[in-house]
Amino acid sequence: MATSDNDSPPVYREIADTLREEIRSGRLSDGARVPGENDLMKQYGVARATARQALSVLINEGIVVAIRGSGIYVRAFRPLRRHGPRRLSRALWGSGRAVWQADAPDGDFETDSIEVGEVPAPGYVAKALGLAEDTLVVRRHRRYRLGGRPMQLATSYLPAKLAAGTAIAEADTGPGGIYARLAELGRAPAHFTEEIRVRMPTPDEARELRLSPGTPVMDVLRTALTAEHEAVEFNEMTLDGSAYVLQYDFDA
Amino acid sequence: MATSDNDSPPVYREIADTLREEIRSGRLSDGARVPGENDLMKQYGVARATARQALSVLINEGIVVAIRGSGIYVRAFRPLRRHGPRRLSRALWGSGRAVWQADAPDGDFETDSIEVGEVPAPGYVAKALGLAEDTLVVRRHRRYRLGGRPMQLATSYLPAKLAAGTAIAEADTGPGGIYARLAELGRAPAHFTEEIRVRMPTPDEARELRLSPGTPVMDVLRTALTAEHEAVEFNEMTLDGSAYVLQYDFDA
DNA sequence: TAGTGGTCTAGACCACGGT
DNA sequence: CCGTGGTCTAGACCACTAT
Repeated sequence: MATSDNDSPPVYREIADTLREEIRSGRLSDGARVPGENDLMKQYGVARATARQALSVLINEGIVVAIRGSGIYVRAFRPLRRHGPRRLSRALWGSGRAVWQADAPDGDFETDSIEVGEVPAPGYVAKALGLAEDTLVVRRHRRYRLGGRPMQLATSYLPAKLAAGTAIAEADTGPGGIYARLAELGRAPAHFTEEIRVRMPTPDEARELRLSPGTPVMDVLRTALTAEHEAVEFNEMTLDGSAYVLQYDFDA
Repeated sequence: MATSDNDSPPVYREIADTLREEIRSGRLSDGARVPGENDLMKQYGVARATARQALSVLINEGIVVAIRGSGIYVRAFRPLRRHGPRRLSRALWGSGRAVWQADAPDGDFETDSIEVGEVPAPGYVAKALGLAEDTLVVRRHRRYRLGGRPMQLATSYLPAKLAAGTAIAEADTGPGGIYARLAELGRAPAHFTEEIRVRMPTPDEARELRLSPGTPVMDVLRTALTAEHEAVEFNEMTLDGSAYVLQYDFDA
């Protein structure tokens, strides 16, 4: 049989569906071993490629992970809650705590691979900051980890006119982070707007965030405005979609 | 050669990387035709399965779509902006417009496959509404389309004690939708909390939303509270990730 | 060393789309 | 009709993990 019966789903889909149901129902729980290629070949009497195709469906859905030389395992989802408004409350960074520390349940968030420099603003950055294209901006790129696990990449841009020569342009921005520094400059952020998109990661992002196949990322684009509605920061974040739940509270 | 040279990426990855760069750079633009299986076999001298594997990488990244009998094409991303706070302002549903109509640029949003009924509250719903598990709730499930294209699935739950026997339990809830009805019952929503997760869709969702492979979805879980902080609605939405950008504005 | 997943070849038949 | 992508078989060699 080169193909399956008329109008019935392809074999690899039926195998994938069966396995998915095993997982969804909890008969195969988090971390449990899933039947591998050889098992499926025997159980269903299919060729190697067909068994692989079935497994690749589940891998691309992000519900199982393949570990080379070992087997296929059910994947868990234990996200971190990132509370939009609360984490950016003035009280927080006013108290010397950096914004991103609010997300950590036990404060073991770390940053690494920090790059700081001045660059001409790309078009969308200039637009967000209300500047002419190619105006100089301070660019801060870093990666955040929690317990060694990479969680997000972030790049923020601030007008060089404002930030150049200040601690904002240093690797270590001091207590309270860049928002505390902006406040000292008389430009305390008062309003924020965050924009969220989902997509599959680029291979570079997948490597930097150590994403397993089938994991989407969230892009969070935040613009910080002063009380006078002057844009003082644009922050472009890429979050591991399997690691975060975002929360926003607001009134009618 | 059964495999590629030592430590170099597999052939299918190199082909995928090349094509991805063609797309990223704009040499292949939105909607353009991408070299197909037969093209890749000739150009790179590889077997069918290898060419397919290269293309499947891009398909799973959501950057190309395969059209049977026709070819492979670069995919476009033109999302709708869904503005969290603004769309739920009291002025809106107070004026007889339903909440979801706020998202449509030209008002041609439609709902279909509406199901309304009373069910025992599942655990997470009961928790969100502050009810005991299995307390009766009114359940409203529907699908939203824009210009014929399915955009999101939504299921809302309201305490049956509140909503049973009212227009809320009807397919057509009347002008202003369920929020206007809640206001008439003296339970106008005053606070909202939205929670956002991202993941790959289930096959059912992919079918209902007509998602092409490689498209993630966003889950938006919203709880509506009265001024007295009584939970009056829990709404579980699943959005086509390629169709939406979410926006939230808030103050420091 | 035995077993696992990862890559690849060389074929085959099918369903669908546009000419 | 021919070319496209979709499914499937039957092999092969490799790299890695666990024992």
